[in-house]
Amino acid sequence: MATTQPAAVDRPPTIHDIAALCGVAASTVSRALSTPDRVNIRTRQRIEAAAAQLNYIPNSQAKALSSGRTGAVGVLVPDITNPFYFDLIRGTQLQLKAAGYTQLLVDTEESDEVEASTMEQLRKSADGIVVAASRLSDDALLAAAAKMPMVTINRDVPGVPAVLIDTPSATSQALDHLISLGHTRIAYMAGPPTSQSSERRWTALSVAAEERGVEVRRLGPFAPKTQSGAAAADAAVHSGVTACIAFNDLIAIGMLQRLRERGIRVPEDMSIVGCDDIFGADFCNPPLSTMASPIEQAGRVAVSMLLAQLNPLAGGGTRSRSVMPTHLTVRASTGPAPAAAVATPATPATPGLG
Amino acid sequence: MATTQPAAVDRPPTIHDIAALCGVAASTVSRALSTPDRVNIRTRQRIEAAAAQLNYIPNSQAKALSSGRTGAVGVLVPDITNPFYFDLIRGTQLQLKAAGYTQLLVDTEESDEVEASTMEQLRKSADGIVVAASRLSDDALLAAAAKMPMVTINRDVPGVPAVLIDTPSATSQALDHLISLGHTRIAYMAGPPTSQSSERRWTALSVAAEERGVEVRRLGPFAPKTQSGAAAADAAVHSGVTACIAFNDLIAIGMLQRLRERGIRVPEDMSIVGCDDIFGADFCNPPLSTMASPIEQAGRVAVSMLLAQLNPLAGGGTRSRSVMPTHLTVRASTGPAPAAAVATPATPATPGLG
DNA sequence: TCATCAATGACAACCGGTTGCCAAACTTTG
DNA sequence: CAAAGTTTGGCAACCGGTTGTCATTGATGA
Repeated sequence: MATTQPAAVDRPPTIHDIAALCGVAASTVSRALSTPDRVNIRTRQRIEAAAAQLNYIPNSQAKALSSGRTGAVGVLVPDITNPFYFDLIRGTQLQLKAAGYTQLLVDTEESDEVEASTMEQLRKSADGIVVAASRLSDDALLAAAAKMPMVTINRDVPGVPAVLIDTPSATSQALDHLISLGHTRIAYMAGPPTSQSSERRWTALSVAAEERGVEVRRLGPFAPKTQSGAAAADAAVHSGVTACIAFNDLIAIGMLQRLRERGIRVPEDMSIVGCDDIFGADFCNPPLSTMASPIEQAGRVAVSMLLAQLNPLAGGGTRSRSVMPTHLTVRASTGPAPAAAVATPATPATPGLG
Repeated sequence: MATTQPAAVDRPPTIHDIAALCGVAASTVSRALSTPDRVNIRTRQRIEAAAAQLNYIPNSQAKALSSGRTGAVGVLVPDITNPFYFDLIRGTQLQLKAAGYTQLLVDTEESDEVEASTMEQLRKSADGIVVAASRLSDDALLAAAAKMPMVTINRDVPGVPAVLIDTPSATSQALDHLISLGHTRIAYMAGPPTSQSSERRWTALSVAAEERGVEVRRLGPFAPKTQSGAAAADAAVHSGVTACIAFNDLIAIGMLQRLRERGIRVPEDMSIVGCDDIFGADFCNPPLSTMASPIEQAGRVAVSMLLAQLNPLAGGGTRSRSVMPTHLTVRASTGPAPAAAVATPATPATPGLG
């Protein structure tokens, strides 16, 4: 009675339990479950039945250790609480789950060091990673990509597969929109210095502005948080522009709040365009005109590209670059440029009363 | 020359590499790194130096397989895109990282089946789980908690450690607030039928309403999405109430939008109270009065309780229940009850004119 | 009917650590 | 100086699978 039980009462069943139950070797069970063709169909059926009966679930740790593949993919985002990443995360999660992978989500806290150390750790526990809005240098990113399969989102480094969100072209659309409303002095409220997408957007914007003969000045940098919006709003007002294109909706919404506090009307006195169309952009006050893009789809595409890289079985050259379309969604935060505004709003008191 | 290299060029170093470099057995290396006292200090230092030199990083998979502990904790939320969970997730992430654990975040898609199967899978790959707003039955939850360490958030099941957010008492505060503004006919816009916190809130609300002699009716259920707010708003208007307490801010914000569309002013014609104080509650139009609670702290506390359960080393009885305080934040979506409203809006005709 | 070959399934090594057990070496005590 | 006690570190089994190798089996062809 004191001998070992064939199957311990509470311990999850292993292939050895199945093997014992069927009277075959454990390796046969392994093959029956992972390489069905290598095993007699009758044996296989017996094994499958036993597995079902025992409610067998393979141990992913053990599988990872022996096969080298973990069945997990790391997803790195700079800030989980930034609504922009919600849909992205949901997109990656959906696509990964559909492919039977587990998502390891990590908030890198907008820090390149955290990002780098996370990558190093993930190198063992994930088959690949999706990196959104990396804060790493091009070189560091390239080096990391050499060590493990990687797809970046919104970060263009030659040699590293990427999903790019075409905000530069949307930025031109936004500029045209503002020009058509009569604005001629416009500001770009820049994002963090380490954000490549902020740079790309600014480049596109200044080129487009030159082509169209309007003045666009760059203000900032501003942290991508609503709190930074106050400083951004003050800077915009002080610079005398009548319209702003913000790095993202967080900054834009923060500006909306600050302008309201200061009694500056949007869009009558100042027009604001955001970017990303995050949760909240449609119900803030006034609802925000913004550049929208299919973020969830971007997440899904990034995962697809990564998985294609991991399992090169199916034909079709692995795409290494994918650009997501973007469009301008006009709501109520943009309107005609103030008529007399050119000579008054920001600096009038001082010279006017002198 | 063809013999095996002491350390293969590109493969991450293992304890065997360290052992070879120091001329000791692999087990000694293992002990030196995990049980330093079991090893001579000089040997240990040599090993530590070699480990540093090789840039050794332990393989968490292998460690998990042999020790049984994975160093990971699963965090299950019903909907990643619900802003309520952002701060919660950030709280768990911070606390877990501080303790050297990895967070496995899973979106259970508001489905009890996904939740159950996720738990089963996590049983192998995580040391414990934090379950927010579980959709499972009490029995299922209790059974799951017997199989692996678990802490729930916002779910009170005897025998399962939990962090509870004291929204019932905040609900009473909200009720008092509305009463003090002159409201006497109030609606509770209920959440999903499977949400226990919705039930708890309703119970507290109806008891408080009875004590205070006001009428509170229950409407719904409504899915916790802004889209449901439209139906909720219509139901509220039709029922003739002058104030609503919504299950959460998502529904409340949706109501705000719908009421605006229908030309019903908030708070002049209708007062709205939300719950959770999510991202957006402060900048929607009008800014939402809502019940706020320290969500991030709730996440941290949940993780602390779970870790205490996993490592019962340090003294101090493990708390099995923790209640987070909640308070009402009054913004602009609540105001005095409409003066004549008592006799007019929805059902006045029938009794009033009879 | 015998040789050839493909299909099948068992054995054992291996992934990278952890840990129980034991022997050698060293320290302390009588 | 010997006996007893304490460190210290090595051996080997083990966690739960995967996979290379090989013997056995049955079917096919000559």
